[in-house]
Amino acid sequence: MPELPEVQTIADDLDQALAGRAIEDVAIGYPRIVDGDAGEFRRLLAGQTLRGAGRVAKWVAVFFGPDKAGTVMMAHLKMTGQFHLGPWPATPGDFQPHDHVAFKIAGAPAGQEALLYRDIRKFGRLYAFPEKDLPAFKARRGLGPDPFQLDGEEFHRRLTAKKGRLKAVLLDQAVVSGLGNIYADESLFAAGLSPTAKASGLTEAETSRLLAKARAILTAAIAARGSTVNNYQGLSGPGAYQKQHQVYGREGQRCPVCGETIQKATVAGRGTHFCPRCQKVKI
DNA sequence: CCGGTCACCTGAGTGC
DNA sequence: TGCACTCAGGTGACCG
Repeated sequence: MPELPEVQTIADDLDQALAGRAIEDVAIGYPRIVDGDAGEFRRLLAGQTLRGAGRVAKWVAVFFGPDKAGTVMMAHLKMTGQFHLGPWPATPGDFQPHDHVAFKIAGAPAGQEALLYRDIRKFGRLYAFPEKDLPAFKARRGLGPDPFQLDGEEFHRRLTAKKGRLKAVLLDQAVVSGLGNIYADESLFAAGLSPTAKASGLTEAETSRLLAKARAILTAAIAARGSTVNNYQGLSGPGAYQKQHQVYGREGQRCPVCGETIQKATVAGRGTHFCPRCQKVKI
């Protein structure tokens, strides 16, 4: 599901809709979604004021309480996690299917008084801890800078230091964070680079082109509120960037640049879409 | 260090 | 219709 543009959209939506609102209570319908002890999670967040929300790599960061001295909730949505607004589940039996955690919002309109975490596949996790521990959390998770947080020189250094194939290296969140299967394929196509190329053999010109294309694609995808392939949506509906995909999900169709048939193969364990002519792919 | 495979879960699509 | 099987925006553990 969510990669950088989708997570950014969700974080922006949460910030816009809920900054300054008090969270009166927290209910947990499926404890495994929450890291550690569910009671401790609830105790950390219930009664706090939601200060704002942002994105860290593919994580949604929600800040509570006083600036710098408050609590942060870090949410990783994995494949099917999403946030939406709905009725507060007064008892565990009142949770709607696939809703697992609820945050009761003070002063919200009827039927919208809860922020709900929904996750069909239940791969996602919510973590709550003091905000001062955020740097350590990021370090422990091995989260590298995203494509907007490094320059061409640093990007080149990071990619070429790895021995693996280019697609695998782009998906490595320690090297560069935020790209997932869709935007890795789209960026490689736009840059005319093969997913199976050795990352260590890339030239300055190639890594520079790749970074520029990745940034442009991510920026356009954020403007379109992300890509909805199956069931992703922000707080208010699906994204539209899937309409602009050039290769992802288009196997068997013609390359929009050269007319060659788009192929799909497994690279780095993931379905990988490419134009064999534009990207000079050798499988 | 690297690649491959499975695990975590559920649902949608396909082919028989 | 039903059933078996594959695949899916991600990562993390384990094995060779």
